Amino acid sequence: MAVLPAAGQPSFLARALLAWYPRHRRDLPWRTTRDPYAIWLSEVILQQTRVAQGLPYYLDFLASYPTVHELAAAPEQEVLRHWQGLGYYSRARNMHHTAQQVVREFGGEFPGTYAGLRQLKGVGPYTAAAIASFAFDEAVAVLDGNVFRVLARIFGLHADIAAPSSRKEFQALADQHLPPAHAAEFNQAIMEFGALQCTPAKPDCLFCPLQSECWAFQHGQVALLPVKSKAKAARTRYFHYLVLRHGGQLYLKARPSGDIWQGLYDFALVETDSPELPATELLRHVAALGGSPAPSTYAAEPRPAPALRHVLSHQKLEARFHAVELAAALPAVALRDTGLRTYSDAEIETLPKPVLISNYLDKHSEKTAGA
DNA sequence: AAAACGGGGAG
DNA sequence: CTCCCAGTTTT
Repeated sequence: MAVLPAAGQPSFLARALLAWYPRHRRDLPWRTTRDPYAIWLSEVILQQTRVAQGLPYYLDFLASYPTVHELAAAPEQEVLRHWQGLGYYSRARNMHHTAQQVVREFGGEFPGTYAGLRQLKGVGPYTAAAIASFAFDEAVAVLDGNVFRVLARIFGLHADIAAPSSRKEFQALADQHLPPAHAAEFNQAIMEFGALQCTPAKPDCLFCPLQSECWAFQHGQVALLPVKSKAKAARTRYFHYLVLRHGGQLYLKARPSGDIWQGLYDFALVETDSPELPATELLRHVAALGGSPAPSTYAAEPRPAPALRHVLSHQKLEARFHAVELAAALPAVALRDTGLRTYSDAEIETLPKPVLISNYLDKHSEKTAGA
């Protein structure tokens, strides 16, 4: 069974993974560079994001912002627009902030150590370890979902990987087995092993090189590990969007801080505790903005808008879009209070928007173009 | 320690 | 439907 590595000798785990990795590794663009900027970019994109989803964003970002200098010089709104659809938008805002800090305080050079990297906004324990090992060969073990799973199964650890307190135990084990002279390879190998071989569901134990060393396999508990407590159920929220239009333009606003989609653009929003928003209520909200619906709106209103469901990990959104043509532009006071402003179709295209809004706009313009 | 923070893909 | 994902920040 598992034995502690003798001093100076690679552990059974390191030897197995370093032998497995060259024969199974995927060819991914961030694996052919030592540029800390590119590695940082890839690691932030891949936080809580699958390779298949993040890959096109990585290529687009590197093409748009080849170095930290271009990223630092870009407007935040443009950076968010490139991030659109990836989710967890604070990642993009933090990245932009950090790019400016790296340029301003460090002359465009990333800190070359785990401790230095850890000071950067958006760079936590995982990302700092990844950059430090991949770009600078520092001997620090990464700990991500894959590593948790592999270690839990190999060593039969039953600590809840969702509990922050169990981190120490896993980190100590990972550090123990990290061969100092091959830190980058080991880190890549153990994560790739988790992604391809020791997968969450239906791991390929039959052809696993660690079969005889794996506690979970030997004890028939592969499917039971790792232990992970369940997240609490997502709450449901009811969004009623007032899609106000005047003079061929739509009113949009930036999302405030303290809620989802900070810095992205959507329409005037009425949130309710129940799915329905009666027409009289809807008109009351339009009036509160100083808006008066054009006569044609009244004829269209009796038909309630169908709900669009948008499911996030922590919220279930049920959104209805109420199109309202205004007889006149909104008064300045309403614009000041709400941040609403008219945007042309071309401008809207350049704004960062939640997928929910983007999908609605796509469908809406299709209908217009098709008609 | 717990909650907040997106979105997509697999089974 | 359910579960998972190359996590970090805030409360």
